[in-house]
Amino acid sequence: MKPPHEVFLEYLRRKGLNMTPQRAVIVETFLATEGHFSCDELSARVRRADPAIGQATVYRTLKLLVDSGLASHLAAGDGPVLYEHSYGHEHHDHLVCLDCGAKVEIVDPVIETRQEHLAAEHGFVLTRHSMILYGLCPRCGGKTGGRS
Amino acid sequence: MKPPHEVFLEYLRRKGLNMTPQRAVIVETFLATEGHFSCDELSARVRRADPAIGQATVYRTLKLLVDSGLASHLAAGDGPVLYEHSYGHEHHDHLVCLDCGAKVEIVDPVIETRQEHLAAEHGFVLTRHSMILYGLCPRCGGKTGGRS
DNA sequence: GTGATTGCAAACTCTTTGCATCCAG
DNA sequence: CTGGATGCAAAGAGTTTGCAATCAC
Repeated sequence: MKPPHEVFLEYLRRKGLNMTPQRAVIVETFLATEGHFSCDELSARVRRADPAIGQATVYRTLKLLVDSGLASHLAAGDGPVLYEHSYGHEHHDHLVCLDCGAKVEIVDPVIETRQEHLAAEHGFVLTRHSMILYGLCPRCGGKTGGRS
Repeated sequence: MKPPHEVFLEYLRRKGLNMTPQRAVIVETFLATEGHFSCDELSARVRRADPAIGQATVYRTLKLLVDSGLASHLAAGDGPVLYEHSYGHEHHDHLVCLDCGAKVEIVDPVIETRQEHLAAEHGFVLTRHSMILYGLCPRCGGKTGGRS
């Protein structure tokens, strides 16, 4: 499996776009950041490496990252869009705690299959999907966390 | 099954809120509007009935409608939040065409069951979920719509 | 060189909110 | 009366974009 940097370079080449120092810093920062984060959060980290890089560039580069397949985004309701790594990561959906915001990644082949089936039933060709389950995590009142 | 107006009135009573002419117009307009629509679209229709009603009031009332169980909202990616009727309607998810925006409502008991199961597996108590499948509808390039 | 890229700030979309006035119960 | 409701306009959050200067190839 190619290293992600290379995937991104190839993507740029394919699209006739250029590599720039800013993009290099943003991609590197992106790759070094785990979990779910907003563009703003990534921006803050990027600025730590190079304070001269503007927000707009981070927004623009994050879009390229998604397009290149390195990142995917998660529209979790109200706040800003969250990004996460997707290259080399199995597709997954999310289970989100309404109270503390904890996010658990979930995978279910049965659901994936049904989704394809449902789409096909309606003559749709499925591109992607978003599934988010909202509830209360064990700590915030879930099954094993009831207050005594 | 109680008429929706009554459900709303009871909701207001329960919450110690008042019925007002504006709310009456908005609720009536909401009930008379089928499909998926944004607050802005509803506002336009409301203004046709009474031009003096402000946007803010529509936003505020739509929130009450969701809370009362008459409406539910659908965050379909980028644009504004869309609302739809939920009182007396079976729960459903959505299949959205990325090209023309067509929305098809889908129901799948298998998925619902798996969702509950997944949540339970992680000790979560499920409150609600959002599942949107994106793809191309038959007309826009789906299965039966390939251009010759 | 030439077209892509950047930073900045302004624009934009959608939604919420402060506030003075007004209304329902 | 009194607390809730309204309309307005301003504020807000998040994101995009126009533009002149700059850079990659």
